[in-house]
Amino acid sequence: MEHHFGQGTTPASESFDKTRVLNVKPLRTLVPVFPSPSNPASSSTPQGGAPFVCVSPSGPFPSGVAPFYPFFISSESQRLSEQNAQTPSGQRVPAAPVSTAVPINSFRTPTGAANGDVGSSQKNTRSRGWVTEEDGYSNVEIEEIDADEGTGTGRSKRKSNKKTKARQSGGSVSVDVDPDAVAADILKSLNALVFDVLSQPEGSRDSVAYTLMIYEVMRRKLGQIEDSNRAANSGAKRPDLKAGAIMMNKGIRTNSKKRIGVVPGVEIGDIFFFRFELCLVGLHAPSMAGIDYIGKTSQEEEPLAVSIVSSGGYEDNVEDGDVLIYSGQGGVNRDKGASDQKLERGNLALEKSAHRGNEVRVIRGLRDPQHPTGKIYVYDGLYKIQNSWVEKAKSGFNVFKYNLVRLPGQPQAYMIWKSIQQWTEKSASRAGVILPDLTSGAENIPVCLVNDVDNEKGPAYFTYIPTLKNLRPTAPVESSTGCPCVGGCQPNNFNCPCIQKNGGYLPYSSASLLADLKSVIYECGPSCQCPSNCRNRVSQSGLKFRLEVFRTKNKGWGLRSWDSIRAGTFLCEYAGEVVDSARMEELGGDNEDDYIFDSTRIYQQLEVFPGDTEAPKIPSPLYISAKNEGNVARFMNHCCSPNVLWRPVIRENKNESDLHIAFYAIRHIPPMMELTYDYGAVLPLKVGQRKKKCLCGSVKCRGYFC
DNA sequence: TGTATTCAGTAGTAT
DNA sequence: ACTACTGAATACACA
Repeated sequence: MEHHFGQGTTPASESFDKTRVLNVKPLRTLVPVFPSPSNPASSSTPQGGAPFVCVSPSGPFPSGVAPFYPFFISSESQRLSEQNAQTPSGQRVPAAPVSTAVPINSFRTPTGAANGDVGSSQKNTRSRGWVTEEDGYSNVEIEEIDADEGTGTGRSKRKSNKKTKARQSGGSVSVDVDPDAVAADILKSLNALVFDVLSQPEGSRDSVAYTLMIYEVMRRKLGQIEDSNRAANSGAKRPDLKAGAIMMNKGIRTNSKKRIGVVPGVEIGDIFFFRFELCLVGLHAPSMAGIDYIGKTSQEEEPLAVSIVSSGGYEDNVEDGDVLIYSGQGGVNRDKGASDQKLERGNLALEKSAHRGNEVRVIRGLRDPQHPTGKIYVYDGLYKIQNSWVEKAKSGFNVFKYNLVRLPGQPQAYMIWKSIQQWTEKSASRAGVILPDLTSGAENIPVCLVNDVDNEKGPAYFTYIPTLKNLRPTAPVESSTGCPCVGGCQPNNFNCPCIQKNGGYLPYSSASLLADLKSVIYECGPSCQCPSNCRNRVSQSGLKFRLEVFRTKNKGWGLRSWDSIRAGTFLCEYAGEVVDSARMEELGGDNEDDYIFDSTRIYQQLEVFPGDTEAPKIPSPLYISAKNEGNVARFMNHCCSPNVLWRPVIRENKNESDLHIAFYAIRHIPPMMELTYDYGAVLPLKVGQRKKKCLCGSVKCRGYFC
């Protein structure tokens, strides 16, 4: 594997001159994808007519212009959905996905055909628009999944269960927007994605990833809708639970059969932000309880523990990275107060597992300084219960204790967190640090330069700048003078022009996550009245994560983060020097610049998201050179299965638009995992342009990039 | 089929 | 930081 790596990227050199060390060339050329195959490139302006038709994300779509298959339903179609007065039926059905590069799994046509699907919203209004059994796809796929599991009983059980659940939710009431109808709509808009999940082999890495993506999408969208409803509908809402319940009811999950040991498709070190995520991928079934176990299936058999979550609710001992002293469950009751724990349920299962010696999955829940609200769950692999005992807790009551020891030979997971914590507290120093702050203070947090792989002393010289230089304001898509939201843009303020431009919703959630994947993100800008901490200025406040530029094994320098990064989070923008097309030509020639961001090239829709999402769409060409000046983004390597993507961000500026390129996390990214995005593939190649051998190592590697 | 049980997560209030 | 409070899956008891 490794023997042929590095050929194209590293002209072997042992220069140690710090100012001009080695030109590593992380090979950069970005290419946006355009949905329409008939307009591969676009040189015309938005008003020009052909390639760029200005379409509001919410439609209506001019004839001949395919909608982008929005990641979410638009606000407009949402409101109309009750009357089923949405865009022509063919457009809502993802039968002809934008991307011609259909993901590995073949797209499955709904059994009920397209019409059944579209009509279901009307048919099911009594049941709150729920897409139930009649919606075409659920029957076949779910049966197949059940059949795969080989549990006949499980199937019939689940089916009857599903029906009652659907009916139950049919009785629920809501004030403004019906969340169930919304959920049904979201699911419909995600049809392709749902098919993808359901057609994946149970437990494949993809089925896990897609399941989490759908969950994330559902959760954020439900939260977004909840957000704008808040005025009418007070009280704490739980989009995490809501989204989870919908997925469970629809059977959009993987590894639904409990198992001891490895869960296929879930890797050690994977991180999760909600308990439901653990549930949906089959890692840990209970939505709250900390011990998951297989109950006794017959009189003789004994319950066995399969997984535990250690998240600080009890007095667990987590000092050692490889040993966990876990407390049993029970003994706390809101009404009755504390009591002795009993040897039953999870405690009994752990006890039996200790004797049986079976592997128990351990999920470590921890507080991350980066995400003060909520916890992060780290899958830390398999442990075995060495011994157990009963002891008196602080409360004075008996508590069961289980001593779990991590099986050797597993990749680090929780230990990485511990290490980072130690580097942070300075009780241990980071090995291989070349520069504590590569940015020389240009960013608000330092970005260190590290090499613990070889002797290279740093990348080729460049000047660090945190944002774009020579920014050329471009013509606005719609004329506007910015928003008047003095106190910051509020999610339920439908009069805010910046919110309107985004299709009626703030593009970011309250946690500053990208709410949905639009082709363009409209942020507030210099001409807006809102303050700098406005929720619609996410990409403008600099780095939020402790990033480091590090030496990769075979791809030169790369970028990674000490902090875990949640899917949808803004990472950084692509900084550099904005250059014009003439200069671009020069740079594309002999003076090849591998740090170019070129918005005008064709970006082949790659397997970033399995479903159809809006491809990035840039209103006017943008070329950025980061060779001489740039920021951390210039170090991000290419990967064919990336964890980061980019979107154009337009910042409102006096009837002009400041166009930036912003990067967002596609999925949850554990600390110290390399950050990569898809450079895209240029088809056809320009004259003189070379394909570059791809070293990403992904199983889906295309073999080259451009 | 019903229900007790459970190491969530959020918002609101107090410190 | 603490508190209240709603929340949903599951095992298991029960009919």
